[in-house]
Amino acid sequence: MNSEHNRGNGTGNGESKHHSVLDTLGLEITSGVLEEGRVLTLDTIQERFDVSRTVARETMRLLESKGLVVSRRRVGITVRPTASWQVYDPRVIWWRLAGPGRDSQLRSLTELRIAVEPLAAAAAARHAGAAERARLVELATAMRPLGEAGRLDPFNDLDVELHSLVLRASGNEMFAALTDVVAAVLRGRTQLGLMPDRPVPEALDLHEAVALAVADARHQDAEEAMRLLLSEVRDAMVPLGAPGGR
Amino acid sequence: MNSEHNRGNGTGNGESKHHSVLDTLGLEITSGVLEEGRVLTLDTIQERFDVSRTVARETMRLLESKGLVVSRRRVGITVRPTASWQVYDPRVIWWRLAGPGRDSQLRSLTELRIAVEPLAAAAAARHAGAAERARLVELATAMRPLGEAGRLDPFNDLDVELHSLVLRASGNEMFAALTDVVAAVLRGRTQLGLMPDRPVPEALDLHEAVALAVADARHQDAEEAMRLLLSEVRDAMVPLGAPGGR
DNA sequence: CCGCTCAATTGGTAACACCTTTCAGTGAGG
DNA sequence: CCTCACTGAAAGGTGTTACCAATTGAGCGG
Repeated sequence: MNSEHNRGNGTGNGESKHHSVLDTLGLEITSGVLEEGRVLTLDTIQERFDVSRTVARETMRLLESKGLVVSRRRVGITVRPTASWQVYDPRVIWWRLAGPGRDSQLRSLTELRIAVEPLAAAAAARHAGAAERARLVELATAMRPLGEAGRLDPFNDLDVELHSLVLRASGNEMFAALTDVVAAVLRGRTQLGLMPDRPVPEALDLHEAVALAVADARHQDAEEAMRLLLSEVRDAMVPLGAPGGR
Repeated sequence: MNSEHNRGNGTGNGESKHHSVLDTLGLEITSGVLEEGRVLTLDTIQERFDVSRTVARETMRLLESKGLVVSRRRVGITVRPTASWQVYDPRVIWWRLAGPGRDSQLRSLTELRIAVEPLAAAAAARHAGAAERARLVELATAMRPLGEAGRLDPFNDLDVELHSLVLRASGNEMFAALTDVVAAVLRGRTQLGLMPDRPVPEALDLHEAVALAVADARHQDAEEAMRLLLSEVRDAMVPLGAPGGR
């Protein structure tokens, strides 16, 4: 439970010192163990992780650039409130998904997906290359038997690839930059058991509909199919008490 | 050699050394002056900016965490391709908006707005507090006379506040985190002369419609009005390559 | 063609001077 | 006795230098 730092021991040499202390601190802050207003100092970081001042400082700088802390003279390194975190930073997302706030994080990211992916599908229908269109159809058709057989893991892999491909093929870098996020959401959802035992048939149909619409450059259809697919996704998530009801 | 620190420079004392070198390097990379594959070393950075190794290193770490460079032993600090940049990092966005790619950046961000803001409006219609609803209506009604008079700057200020408020009131932190981006887009658009001399009447109507729908908790209407408003925005953008300069 | 050595460059440590900011203590005045 | 302003010292980040270790690409020699 206590984090012993594997210093110099054979296996885990690779990751630079920064990485381990950054991850530890990042996790502790995002998970609330180090709550807002808590003050650290470089000295305590040095001592706690047994690293040099340089490493402590560079780590602090990284945390600061992610909005997790602020460093001020004479006072130290203060943990900042949630509102100032850089929530699009991949590492921040990762930390939050790994911590206790995972569920709510998954929900806000899903809402983001609902916003972005339909437009990305429409854009992909306009801009995708021939190979990408073909691959999409291939993926969607391959998903059906896996889904019907309830083989969730390989199904999930294809699902991730399909959604990532749509985002990348959209031609908008802001959309494309969300591939990792979407992948994390999709993976996290199954790992967390938020998925039904096997995908509902509509989901299979809709994946196919999206792929075909993109392949045929029917951008309006692609957008609508993706929208339906995602509202399906939202409804399938375990409720948090929201009536929903579109 | 002898370090006469130019520390006493009158005006710009505040910003730490990092800031200036980080901004310079960040701008040069995002603008393409330092193209992909270009290799820097800590020594050259030290020399060029007359800073210590510590500052050079910490700056490099920041650039690395933004995906702009990668640092490897024996080889140096290599500029990474556009695809690996953290395009949601506020500073990266800022650099790109300040550089020659401003126009295309503005376009991809606008597409992101089109995706996100309608959903944010719908969410705001559900979750906003009473004060927020009132403020929205207030803003929208105040915008009309300014718009009709062609007073673009104050109009723009209210516009920024309205859109920011919607995003914040949505209750989704991923949406809320885009306020700065949206503000930058709105401001950049007028500064760049991409706006018509005075807002079209439909825009004024739609702002009001959004505000009223949110205030009345009509989430479907709010979403639709925001969608119309943004498609208006997209259509109003001067097509690629148009001369700016108002 | 392969392996060896060398040198370049980052990774990491240590010690230091300096500057800013805070806070406690002190004294005067009400 | 209480309050407020000043003052001075300490705390802690900022920035610098020097140094060694680890890594690895490149050239050289067999």
